[in-house]
Amino acid sequence: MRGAAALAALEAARKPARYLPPGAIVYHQEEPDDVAFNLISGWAMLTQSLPDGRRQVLRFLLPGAVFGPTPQGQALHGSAAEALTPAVLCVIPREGMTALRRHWPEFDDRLMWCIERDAELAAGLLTSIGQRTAIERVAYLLVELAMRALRRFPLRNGDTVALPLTQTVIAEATGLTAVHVNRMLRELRQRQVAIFLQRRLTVLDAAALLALASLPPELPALWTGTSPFSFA
Amino acid sequence: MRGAAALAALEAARKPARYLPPGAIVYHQEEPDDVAFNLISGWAMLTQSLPDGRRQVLRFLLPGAVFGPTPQGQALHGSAAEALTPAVLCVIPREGMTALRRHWPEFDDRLMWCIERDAELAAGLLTSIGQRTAIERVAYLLVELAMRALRRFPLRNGDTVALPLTQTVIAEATGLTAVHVNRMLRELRQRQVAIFLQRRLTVLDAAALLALASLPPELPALWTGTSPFSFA
DNA sequence: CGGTTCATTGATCGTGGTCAACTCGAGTGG
DNA sequence: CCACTCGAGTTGACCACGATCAATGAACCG
Repeated sequence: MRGAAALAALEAARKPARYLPPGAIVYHQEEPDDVAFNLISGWAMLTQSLPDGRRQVLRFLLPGAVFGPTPQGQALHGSAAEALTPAVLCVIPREGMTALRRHWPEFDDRLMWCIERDAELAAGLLTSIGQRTAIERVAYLLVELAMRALRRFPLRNGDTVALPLTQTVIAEATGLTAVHVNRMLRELRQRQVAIFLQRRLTVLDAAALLALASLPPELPALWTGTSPFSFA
Repeated sequence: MRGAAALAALEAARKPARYLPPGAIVYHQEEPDDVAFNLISGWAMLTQSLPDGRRQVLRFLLPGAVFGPTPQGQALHGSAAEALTPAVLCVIPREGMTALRRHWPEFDDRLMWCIERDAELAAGLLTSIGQRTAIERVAYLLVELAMRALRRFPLRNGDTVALPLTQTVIAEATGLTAVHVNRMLRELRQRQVAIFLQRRLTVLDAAALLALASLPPELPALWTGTSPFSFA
Protein backbone atom coordinates (compact mmCIF):
# COMPACT_ATOMS: atom_id res chain seq x y z
CA MET A 1 0.00 0.00 0.00
CA ARG A 2 2.02 2.87 -1.22
CA GLY A 3 -0.76 5.28 -0.73
CA ALA A 4 -3.94 6.49 -2.26
CA ALA A 5 -2.23 8.48 -4.98
CA ALA A 6 -0.61 5.41 -6.44
CA LEU A 7 -3.81 3.47 -6.37
CA ALA A 8 -5.61 6.33 -8.02
CA ALA A 9 -3.00 6.40 -10.76
CA LEU A 10 -3.51 2.71 -11.33
CA GLU A 11 -7.26 3.20 -11.45
CA ALA A 12 -6.81 5.95 -13.99
CA ALA A 13 -4.57 3.86 -16.20
CA ARG A 14 -6.65 0.74 -16.38
CA LYS A 15 -9.51 -0.02 -18.69
CA PRO A 16 -12.70 -1.79 -17.58
CA ALA A 17 -12.10 -5.27 -16.18
CA ARG A 18 -12.81 -8.28 -18.36
CA TYR A 19 -14.93 -11.16 -17.10
CA LEU A 20 -14.25 -14.46 -18.79
CA PRO A 21 -15.89 -17.90 -18.66
CA PRO A 22 -13.76 -21.06 -18.49
CA GLY A 23 -12.13 -21.81 -21.83
CA ALA A 24 -12.32 -18.22 -23.05
CA ILE A 25 -9.33 -16.98 -25.02
CA VAL A 26 -7.79 -13.78 -23.67
CA TYR A 27 -5.65 -13.37 -26.75
CA HIS A 28 -4.43 -15.53 -29.59
CA GLN A 29 -0.92 -16.35 -30.64
CA GLU A 30 0.28 -13.90 -33.31
CA GLU A 31 -2.31 -11.37 -32.32
CA PRO A 32 -1.06 -7.78 -32.11
CA ASP A 33 -0.36 -6.75 -28.58
CA ASP A 34 -0.66 -3.51 -26.72
CA VAL A 35 -2.09 -4.20 -23.33
CA ALA A 36 -0.96 -5.93 -20.17
CA PHE A 37 -3.24 -8.02 -17.99
CA ASN A 38 -3.39 -8.60 -14.30
CA LEU A 39 -5.29 -11.70 -13.25
CA ILE A 40 -7.59 -10.63 -10.43
CA SER A 41 -9.29 -13.95 -9.80
CA GLY A 42 -9.44 -17.40 -11.37
CA TRP A 43 -6.81 -19.49 -13.15
CA ALA A 44 -5.51 -19.19 -16.68
CA MET A 45 -2.70 -20.57 -18.81
CA LEU A 46 -0.29 -19.44 -21.49
CA THR A 47 0.22 -21.79 -24.42
CA GLN A 48 2.35 -21.87 -27.53
CA SER A 49 1.27 -23.77 -30.62
CA LEU A 50 3.28 -25.15 -33.51
CA PRO A 51 2.05 -24.66 -37.08
CA ASP A 52 0.81 -28.26 -37.13
CA GLY A 53 -1.32 -27.86 -34.03
CA ARG A 54 0.81 -29.41 -31.33
CA ARG A 55 0.48 -27.23 -28.25
CA GLN A 56 2.59 -26.60 -25.18
CA VAL A 57 1.44 -25.03 -21.93
CA LEU A 58 4.11 -22.50 -21.01
CA ARG A 59 2.84 -21.68 -17.57
CA PHE A 60 -0.19 -21.55 -15.36
CA LEU A 61 -1.41 -18.18 -14.15
CA LEU A 62 -2.85 -17.78 -10.67
CA PRO A 63 -4.47 -14.68 -9.19
CA GLY A 64 -1.99 -11.82 -9.10
CA ALA A 65 -0.18 -12.91 -12.25
CA VAL A 66 0.86 -10.24 -14.73
CA PHE A 67 0.99 -11.28 -18.36
CA GLY A 68 0.49 -10.15 -21.89
CA PRO A 69 3.17 -7.60 -22.62
CA THR A 70 5.58 -8.71 -25.30
CA PRO A 71 9.09 -7.31 -25.61
CA GLN A 72 8.49 -3.78 -26.79
CA GLY A 73 8.97 -3.39 -30.49
CA GLN A 74 7.78 -6.91 -31.12
CA ALA A 75 4.37 -6.66 -32.66
CA LEU A 76 2.93 -10.09 -32.09
CA HIS A 77 2.21 -12.35 -29.18
CA GLY A 78 4.34 -15.44 -29.05
CA SER A 79 1.77 -17.28 -27.00
CA ALA A 80 -1.95 -17.48 -26.38
CA ALA A 81 -3.73 -16.98 -23.07
CA GLU A 82 -6.80 -18.94 -22.05
CA ALA A 83 -8.96 -18.95 -18.93
CA LEU A 84 -9.19 -22.23 -17.03
CA THR A 85 -11.91 -21.08 -14.66
CA PRO A 86 -14.21 -18.07 -14.58
CA ALA A 87 -11.69 -15.26 -14.46
CA VAL A 88 -11.51 -11.52 -13.91
CA LEU A 89 -8.81 -9.51 -15.61
CA CYS A 90 -7.55 -6.02 -15.07
CA VAL A 91 -6.54 -4.51 -18.42
CA ILE A 92 -3.84 -1.84 -18.67
CA PRO A 93 -2.72 -0.33 -21.98
CA ARG A 94 0.99 -0.25 -22.66
CA GLU A 95 1.19 3.52 -22.34
CA GLY A 96 -0.49 3.28 -18.97
CA MET A 97 2.03 0.67 -17.86
CA THR A 98 4.90 2.87 -18.95
CA ALA A 99 3.49 5.86 -17.15
CA LEU A 100 2.94 3.91 -13.97
CA ARG A 101 6.47 2.49 -14.12
CA ARG A 102 7.94 5.93 -14.55
CA HIS A 103 6.06 7.53 -11.70
CA TRP A 104 5.92 4.74 -9.16
CA PRO A 105 9.22 2.95 -8.75
CA GLU A 106 7.57 0.36 -6.53
CA PHE A 107 5.22 -0.49 -9.35
CA ASP A 108 8.18 -0.92 -11.65
CA ASP A 109 9.97 -3.11 -9.13
CA ARG A 110 6.95 -5.25 -8.66
CA LEU A 111 6.43 -5.67 -12.36
CA MET A 112 10.02 -6.73 -12.85
CA TRP A 113 9.73 -9.11 -9.93
CA CYS A 114 6.69 -10.73 -11.55
CA ILE A 115 8.44 -11.15 -14.88
CA GLU A 116 11.57 -12.61 -13.35
CA ARG A 117 9.54 -14.95 -11.21
CA ASP A 118 7.58 -16.14 -14.23
CA ALA A 119 10.84 -16.82 -16.02
CA GLU A 120 11.92 -19.00 -13.11
CA LEU A 121 8.63 -20.87 -13.20
CA ALA A 122 9.14 -21.54 -16.89
CA ALA A 123 12.70 -22.66 -16.20
CA GLY A 124 11.49 -25.22 -13.69
CA LEU A 125 8.99 -26.58 -16.18
CA LEU A 126 11.67 -26.70 -18.86
CA THR A 127 13.94 -28.78 -16.66
CA SER A 128 11.04 -31.00 -15.77
CA ILE A 129 10.11 -31.75 -19.35
CA GLY A 130 13.67 -32.07 -20.53
CA GLN A 131 15.02 -34.28 -17.78
CA ARG A 132 12.31 -36.05 -15.83
CA THR A 133 10.45 -39.27 -16.59
CA ALA A 134 6.72 -39.30 -17.19
CA ILE A 135 5.67 -39.99 -13.64
CA GLU A 136 8.15 -37.47 -12.29
CA ARG A 137 6.80 -34.79 -14.61
CA VAL A 138 3.26 -35.39 -13.48
CA ALA A 139 4.34 -35.40 -9.84
CA TYR A 140 6.30 -32.19 -10.36
CA LEU A 141 3.38 -30.41 -11.95
CA LEU A 142 0.96 -31.47 -9.24
CA VAL A 143 3.39 -30.40 -6.53
CA GLU A 144 4.07 -27.05 -8.15
CA LEU A 145 0.42 -26.20 -8.61
CA ALA A 146 -0.62 -27.51 -5.22
CA MET A 147 2.02 -25.43 -3.49
CA ARG A 148 1.24 -22.33 -5.51
CA ALA A 149 -2.45 -22.72 -4.81
CA LEU A 150 -2.01 -23.44 -1.12
CA ARG A 151 0.90 -21.00 -0.73
CA ARG A 152 2.52 -23.43 1.61
CA PHE A 153 5.58 -25.61 1.87
CA PRO A 154 5.99 -28.41 2.54
CA LEU A 155 2.89 -30.31 1.56
CA ARG A 156 1.26 -32.42 4.23
CA ASN A 157 -0.48 -35.75 4.04
CA GLY A 158 -4.17 -35.22 3.57
CA ASP A 159 -3.83 -31.84 1.86
CA THR A 160 -6.55 -31.33 -0.70
CA VAL A 161 -6.58 -28.71 -3.45
CA ALA A 162 -8.81 -27.94 -6.39
CA LEU A 163 -6.69 -27.78 -9.56
CA PRO A 164 -8.81 -26.76 -12.57
CA LEU A 165 -7.00 -29.02 -15.04
CA THR A 166 -8.18 -31.68 -17.41
CA GLN A 167 -5.86 -34.58 -18.15
CA THR A 168 -5.46 -33.15 -21.64
CA VAL A 169 -4.14 -29.90 -20.18
CA ILE A 170 -1.76 -31.79 -17.91
CA ALA A 171 -0.56 -33.61 -21.01
CA GLU A 172 0.06 -30.35 -22.84
CA ALA A 173 1.98 -29.01 -19.88
CA THR A 174 4.14 -32.08 -19.37
CA GLY A 175 4.86 -32.98 -22.98
CA LEU A 176 3.09 -36.33 -22.59
CA THR A 177 -0.04 -37.71 -24.21
CA ALA A 178 -3.35 -37.56 -22.39
CA VAL A 179 -3.47 -41.36 -22.40
CA HIS A 180 -0.14 -41.62 -20.67
CA VAL A 181 -1.03 -38.92 -18.15
CA ASN A 182 -4.03 -41.02 -17.27
CA ARG A 183 -1.78 -44.03 -16.65
CA MET A 184 0.59 -42.01 -14.49
CA LEU A 185 -2.27 -40.63 -12.39
CA ARG A 186 -3.53 -44.16 -11.93
CA GLU A 187 -0.09 -45.25 -10.81
CA LEU A 188 0.12 -42.43 -8.28
CA ARG A 189 -3.25 -43.56 -7.02
CA GLN A 190 -2.32 -47.23 -6.85
CA ARG A 191 0.96 -46.48 -5.12
CA GLN A 192 -0.99 -44.46 -2.55
CA VAL A 193 0.98 -41.32 -3.29
CA ALA A 194 -1.71 -38.93 -4.46
CA ILE A 195 -5.19 -38.94 -5.91
CA PHE A 196 -6.25 -36.62 -8.69
CA LEU A 197 -9.89 -37.05 -9.59
CA GLN A 198 -12.55 -34.59 -10.68
CA ARG A 199 -9.97 -31.85 -10.70
CA ARG A 200 -9.16 -32.25 -7.07
CA LEU A 201 -5.77 -33.35 -5.78
CA THR A 202 -5.46 -35.21 -2.50
CA VAL A 203 -1.97 -35.80 -1.16
CA LEU A 204 -1.67 -39.19 0.52
CA ASP A 205 2.09 -39.50 0.90
CA ALA A 206 3.71 -36.10 0.70
CA ALA A 207 7.22 -37.47 1.13
CA ALA A 208 6.85 -39.90 -1.75
CA LEU A 209 5.29 -37.25 -3.96
CA LEU A 210 8.08 -34.79 -3.28
CA ALA A 211 10.68 -37.49 -3.86
CA LEU A 212 9.17 -38.16 -7.27
CA ALA A 213 9.14 -34.46 -8.06
CA SER A 214 12.84 -34.19 -7.04
CA LEU A 215 12.72 -30.44 -6.66
CA PRO A 216 15.78 -28.24 -6.75
CA PRO A 217 15.83 -26.74 -3.25
CA GLU A 218 15.27 -23.13 -4.26
CA LEU A 219 11.97 -23.64 -6.02
CA PRO A 220 9.50 -24.08 -3.13
CA ALA A 221 10.28 -20.65 -1.74
CA LEU A 222 9.67 -19.17 -5.17
CA TRP A 223 6.28 -20.85 -5.44
CA THR A 224 4.95 -19.92 -2.07
CA GLY A 225 6.60 -16.52 -1.77
CA THR A 226 4.86 -13.27 -2.45
CA SER A 227 6.24 -10.16 -3.96
CA PRO A 228 8.41 -8.16 -1.58
CA PHE A 229 6.82 -5.08 -3.10
CA SER A 230 3.56 -4.11 -1.59
CA PHE A 231 2.21 -1.89 -4.31
CA ALA A 232 -1.29 -2.72 -5.53
CA MET B 1 23.53 6.43 -27.09
CA ARG B 2 21.64 8.45 -24.63
CA GLY B 3 24.55 10.62 -23.84
CA ALA B 4 27.80 10.71 -21.98
CA ALA B 5 26.16 11.22 -18.60
CA ALA B 6 24.31 7.94 -18.81
CA LEU B 7 27.41 6.07 -19.88
CA ALA B 8 29.35 7.64 -17.07
CA ALA B 9 26.69 6.51 -14.62
CA LEU B 10 26.98 2.98 -15.93
CA GLU B 11 30.75 3.14 -15.64
CA ALA B 12 30.42 4.29 -12.07
CA ALA B 13 28.01 1.52 -11.16
CA ARG B 14 29.89 -1.41 -12.59
CA LYS B 15 32.66 -3.37 -10.99
CA PRO B 16 35.76 -4.53 -12.87
CA ALA B 17 34.99 -6.80 -15.82
CA ARG B 18 35.47 -10.54 -15.46
CA TYR B 19 37.44 -12.51 -18.04
CA LEU B 20 36.53 -16.17 -18.19
CA PRO B 21 38.01 -19.16 -20.04
CA PRO B 22 35.69 -21.69 -21.72
CA GLY B 23 33.98 -23.91 -19.19
CA ALA B 24 34.34 -21.42 -16.34
CA ILE B 25 31.41 -21.17 -13.96
CA VAL B 26 30.07 -17.65 -13.52
CA TYR B 27 27.92 -18.71 -10.60
CA HIS B 28 26.54 -21.93 -9.20
CA GLN B 29 22.97 -22.96 -8.64
CA GLU B 30 21.87 -22.10 -5.08
CA GLU B 31 24.64 -19.57 -4.71
CA PRO B 32 23.59 -16.30 -3.08
CA ASP B 33 23.01 -13.58 -5.60
CA ASP B 34 23.53 -9.90 -5.60
CA VAL B 35 24.95 -8.89 -8.92
CA ALA B 36 23.77 -8.73 -12.51
CA PHE B 37 25.93 -9.58 -15.49
CA ASN B 38 26.13 -8.23 -18.97
CA LEU B 39 27.85 -10.50 -21.45
CA ILE B 40 30.25 -8.30 -23.41
CA SER B 41 31.77 -10.96 -25.64
CA GLY B 42 31.70 -14.72 -26.00
CA TRP B 43 28.94 -17.26 -25.46
CA ALA B 44 27.61 -18.71 -22.22
CA MET B 45 24.67 -20.79 -21.02
CA LEU B 46 22.30 -21.03 -18.10
CA THR B 47 21.62 -24.49 -16.72
CA GLN B 48 19.44 -26.00 -14.03
CA SER B 49 20.37 -29.24 -12.31
CA LEU B 50 18.25 -31.76 -10.47
CA PRO B 51 19.42 -33.18 -7.16
CA ASP B 52 20.47 -36.39 -8.92
CA GLY B 53 22.69 -34.63 -11.43
CA ARG B 54 20.51 -34.49 -14.52
CA ARG B 55 21.01 -31.10 -16.09
CA GLN B 56 18.98 -28.90 -18.42
CA VAL B 57 20.26 -26.00 -20.48
CA LEU B 58 17.74 -23.20 -19.98
CA ARG B 59 19.11 -20.82 -22.57
CA PHE B 60 22.17 -19.79 -24.46
CA LEU B 61 23.60 -16.35 -23.86
CA LEU B 62 25.11 -14.33 -26.70
CA PRO B 63 26.94 -11.02 -26.46
CA GLY B 64 24.61 -8.37 -25.06
CA ALA B 65 22.70 -10.78 -22.83
CA VAL B 66 21.78 -9.64 -19.35
CA PHE B 67 21.54 -12.34 -16.73
CA GLY B 68 22.06 -13.16 -13.11
CA PRO B 69 19.51 -11.16 -11.17
CA THR B 70 17.00 -13.34 -9.36
CA PRO B 71 13.59 -12.07 -8.34
CA GLN B 72 14.38 -9.65 -5.58
CA GLY B 73 13.85 -11.11 -2.16
CA GLN B 74 14.84 -14.55 -3.36
CA ALA B 75 18.22 -15.31 -1.94
CA LEU B 76 19.49 -18.05 -4.20
CA HIS B 77 20.11 -18.58 -7.87
CA GLY B 78 17.80 -21.07 -9.50
CA SER B 79 20.29 -21.79 -12.21
CA ALA B 80 24.01 -21.88 -12.91
CA ALA B 81 25.85 -19.88 -15.56
CA GLU B 82 28.81 -21.25 -17.47
CA ALA B 83 31.01 -19.82 -20.21
CA LEU B 84 31.08 -21.73 -23.50
CA THR B 85 33.89 -19.69 -25.02
CA PRO B 86 36.37 -17.19 -23.63
CA ALA B 87 34.02 -14.55 -22.29
CA VAL B 88 34.07 -11.04 -20.91
CA LEU B 89 31.46 -10.00 -18.38
CA CYS B 90 30.40 -6.65 -17.08
CA VAL B 91 29.46 -6.95 -13.41
CA ILE B 92 26.91 -4.60 -11.83
CA PRO B 93 25.84 -4.90 -8.18
CA ARG B 94 22.15 -4.93 -7.48
CA GLU B 95 22.17 -1.49 -5.88
CA GLY B 96 23.89 -0.16 -8.95
CA MET B 97 21.23 -1.70 -11.16
CA THR B 98 18.48 -0.18 -9.08
CA ALA B 99 20.10 3.23 -9.19
CA LEU B 100 20.57 3.09 -12.93
CA ARG B 101 16.98 1.98 -13.44
CA ARG B 102 15.71 4.85 -11.33
CA HIS B 103 17.70 7.55 -13.04
CA TRP B 104 17.72 6.37 -16.64
CA PRO B 105 14.33 5.22 -17.86
CA GLU B 106 15.86 3.98 -21.08
CA PHE B 107 18.10 1.71 -19.11
CA ASP B 108 15.10 0.38 -17.26
CA ASP B 109 13.22 -0.18 -20.52
CA ARG B 110 16.11 -1.98 -22.06
CA LEU B 111 16.56 -4.20 -19.04
CA MET B 112 12.91 -5.15 -19.07
CA TRP B 113 13.09 -5.79 -22.79
CA CYS B 114 16.00 -8.16 -22.26
CA ILE B 115 14.19 -10.08 -19.55
CA GLU B 116 11.01 -10.39 -21.56
CA ARG B 117 12.93 -11.47 -24.61
CA ASP B 118 14.77 -14.12 -22.62
CA ALA B 119 11.45 -15.40 -21.36
CA GLU B 120 10.28 -15.78 -24.95
CA LEU B 121 13.44 -17.64 -25.86
CA ALA B 122 12.85 -20.01 -22.99
CA ALA B 123 9.25 -20.45 -24.09
CA GLY B 124 10.33 -21.48 -27.55
CA LEU B 125 12.72 -24.03 -26.12
CA LEU B 126 10.01 -25.33 -23.82
CA THR B 127 7.65 -25.90 -26.73
CA SER B 128 10.43 -27.55 -28.65
CA ILE B 129 11.28 -30.02 -25.94
CA GLY B 130 7.69 -30.70 -25.02
CA GLN B 131 6.25 -31.16 -28.47
CA ARG B 132 8.89 -31.88 -31.10
CA THR B 133 10.55 -35.16 -32.07
CA ALA B 134 14.28 -35.67 -31.63
CA ILE B 135 15.33 -34.56 -35.08
CA GLU B 136 13.01 -31.56 -34.95
CA ARG B 137 14.47 -30.49 -31.62
CA VAL B 138 17.99 -30.63 -32.96
CA ALA B 139 16.96 -28.75 -36.09
CA TYR B 140 15.17 -26.13 -34.02
CA LEU B 141 18.16 -25.54 -31.80
CA LEU B 142 20.54 -25.25 -34.71
CA VAL B 143 18.22 -22.82 -36.48
CA GLU B 144 17.71 -20.70 -33.40
CA LEU B 145 21.39 -20.40 -32.63
CA ALA B 146 22.40 -19.90 -36.24
CA MET B 147 19.90 -17.08 -36.66
CA ARG B 148 20.83 -15.46 -33.37
CA ALA B 149 24.50 -15.66 -34.24
CA LEU B 150 24.06 -14.40 -37.79
CA ARG B 151 21.32 -11.94 -36.85
CA ARG B 152 19.59 -12.77 -40.07
CA PHE B 153 16.43 -14.34 -41.34
CA PRO B 154 15.86 -16.40 -43.30
CA LEU B 155 18.82 -18.73 -43.45
CA ARG B 156 20.37 -19.32 -46.86
CA ASN B 157 21.91 -22.38 -48.38
CA GLY B 158 25.62 -22.36 -47.76
CA ASP B 159 25.44 -20.27 -44.59
CA THR B 160 28.16 -21.26 -42.16
CA VAL B 161 28.30 -20.36 -38.47
CA ALA B 162 30.53 -21.30 -35.58
CA LEU B 163 28.38 -22.62 -32.72
CA PRO B 164 30.51 -23.35 -29.64
CA LEU B 165 28.55 -26.44 -28.59
CA THR B 166 29.55 -29.99 -27.88
CA GLN B 167 27.07 -32.72 -28.64
CA THR B 168 26.71 -33.21 -24.91
CA VAL B 169 25.58 -29.61 -24.53
CA ILE B 170 23.12 -29.98 -27.39
CA ALA B 171 21.80 -33.04 -25.60
CA GLU B 172 21.33 -31.11 -22.36
CA ALA B 173 19.52 -28.36 -24.23
CA THR B 174 17.20 -30.66 -26.17
CA GLY B 175 16.40 -33.21 -23.49
CA LEU B 176 17.99 -36.00 -25.52
CA THR B 177 21.03 -38.17 -24.87
CA ALA B 178 24.35 -37.27 -26.44
CA VAL B 179 24.30 -40.57 -28.32
CA HIS B 180 20.99 -39.79 -29.90
CA VAL B 181 22.02 -36.23 -30.75
CA ASN B 182 24.93 -37.74 -32.62
CA ARG B 183 22.55 -39.93 -34.63
CA MET B 184 20.28 -37.00 -35.43
CA LEU B 185 23.22 -34.90 -36.62
CA ARG B 186 24.31 -37.79 -38.81
CA GLU B 187 20.84 -38.00 -40.25
CA LEU B 188 20.80 -34.28 -41.03
CA ARG B 189 24.12 -34.81 -42.77
CA GLN B 190 22.98 -37.85 -44.74
CA ARG B 191 19.78 -36.14 -45.78
CA GLN B 192 21.86 -33.23 -47.06
CA VAL B 193 20.05 -30.78 -44.80
CA ALA B 194 22.86 -29.44 -42.63
CA ILE B 195 26.31 -30.38 -41.44
CA PHE B 196 27.46 -29.81 -37.88
CA LEU B 197 31.06 -30.84 -37.39
CA GLN B 198 33.84 -29.40 -35.26
CA ARG B 199 31.41 -26.89 -33.80
CA ARG B 200 30.62 -25.37 -37.16
CA LEU B 201 27.21 -25.50 -38.77
CA THR B 202 26.83 -25.44 -42.53
CA VAL B 203 23.33 -25.10 -43.92
CA LEU B 204 22.87 -27.17 -47.07
CA ASP B 205 19.09 -27.05 -47.49
CA ALA B 206 17.66 -24.11 -45.59
CA ALA B 207 14.08 -24.88 -46.58
CA ALA B 208 14.29 -28.45 -45.31
CA LEU B 209 15.97 -27.36 -42.09
CA LEU B 210 13.33 -24.74 -41.41
CA ALA B 211 10.58 -27.22 -42.20
CA LEU B 212 12.01 -29.60 -39.61
CA ALA B 213 12.23 -26.79 -37.08
CA SER B 214 8.58 -25.84 -37.77
CA LEU B 215 8.90 -22.41 -36.24
CA PRO B 216 5.98 -20.40 -35.01
CA PRO B 217 6.04 -17.34 -37.29
CA GLU B 218 6.78 -14.76 -34.64
CA LEU B 219 10.04 -16.26 -33.41
CA PRO B 220 12.51 -15.33 -36.18
CA ALA B 221 11.96 -11.62 -35.66
CA LEU B 222 12.60 -12.09 -31.98
CA TRP B 223 15.89 -13.87 -32.62
CA THR B 224 17.32 -11.47 -35.10
CA GLY B 225 15.90 -8.28 -33.64
CA THR B 226 17.83 -5.93 -31.44
CA SER B 227 16.59 -3.94 -28.54
CA PRO B 228 14.57 -0.90 -29.59
CA PHE B 229 16.32 0.92 -26.77
CA SER B 230 19.69 2.25 -27.67
CA PHE B 231 21.11 2.79 -24.24
CA ALA B 232 24.59 1.36 -23.69
C1' DC C 1 53.32 -41.58 -23.82
C1' DG C 2 48.97 -42.57 -20.53
C1' DG C 3 44.89 -39.86 -19.62
C1' DT C 4 41.56 -36.75 -20.67
C1' DT C 5 37.24 -35.37 -23.38
C1' DC C 6 34.52 -35.69 -27.51
C1' DA C 7 32.63 -38.15 -31.22
C1' DT C 8 30.95 -42.36 -33.44
C1' DT C 9 28.57 -46.69 -34.23
C1' DG C 10 26.13 -51.13 -33.19
C1' DA C 11 23.02 -54.01 -30.38
C1' DT C 12 19.41 -54.25 -27.30
C1' DC C 13 15.73 -52.67 -24.28
C1' DG C 14 11.87 -50.11 -22.31
C1' DT C 15 9.30 -45.87 -21.74
C1' DG C 16 5.87 -43.66 -23.59
C1' DG C 17 3.16 -43.04 -28.11
C1' DT C 18 -0.50 -44.82 -31.08
C1' DC C 19 -4.73 -46.97 -32.09
C1' DA C 20 -9.00 -48.58 -30.69
C1' DA C 21 -12.93 -49.45 -27.90
C1' DC C 22 -15.80 -48.23 -24.27
C1' DT C 23 -17.94 -45.60 -20.15
C1' DC C 24 -19.83 -41.74 -18.14
C1' DG C 25 -21.88 -37.43 -17.63
C1' DA C 26 -23.70 -32.91 -19.46
C1' DG C 27 -26.00 -30.63 -22.68
C1' DT C 28 -29.41 -30.22 -26.69
C1' DG C 29 -32.93 -30.88 -29.76
C1' DG C 30 -36.53 -33.96 -31.91
C1' DC D 1 -38.62 -38.07 -22.62
C1' DC D 2 -35.28 -40.17 -25.08
C1' DA D 3 -31.86 -40.17 -28.79
C1' DC D 4 -27.99 -37.79 -29.95
C1' DT D 5 -23.67 -35.62 -29.55
C1' DC D 6 -19.61 -34.07 -27.46
C1' DG D 7 -15.83 -33.88 -24.21
C1' DA D 8 -13.34 -36.12 -20.56
C1' DG D 9 -11.74 -40.16 -18.77
C1' DT D 10 -10.33 -45.22 -18.81
C1' DT D 11 -8.18 -49.41 -20.31
C1' DG D 12 -5.83 -52.88 -23.33
C1' DA D 13 -2.81 -54.28 -27.22
C1' DC D 14 0.88 -53.13 -29.89
C1' DC D 15 4.84 -50.71 -31.54
C1' DA D 16 8.60 -47.35 -32.22
C1' DC D 17 11.38 -43.67 -30.77
C1' DG D 18 14.91 -42.70 -28.17
C1' DA D 19 17.60 -44.54 -23.96
C1' DT D 20 21.02 -47.60 -22.46
C1' DC D 21 25.12 -50.32 -22.66
C1' DA D 22 29.34 -51.15 -24.84
C1' DA D 23 33.33 -50.67 -27.70
C1' DT D 24 36.34 -47.88 -30.50
C1' DG D 25 38.74 -43.93 -32.56
C1' DA D 26 40.54 -39.19 -32.82
C1' DA D 27 42.40 -35.05 -30.87
C1' DC D 28 44.57 -32.85 -27.26
C1' DC D 29 47.59 -32.30 -23.28
C1' DG D 30 50.40 -32.85 -19.12
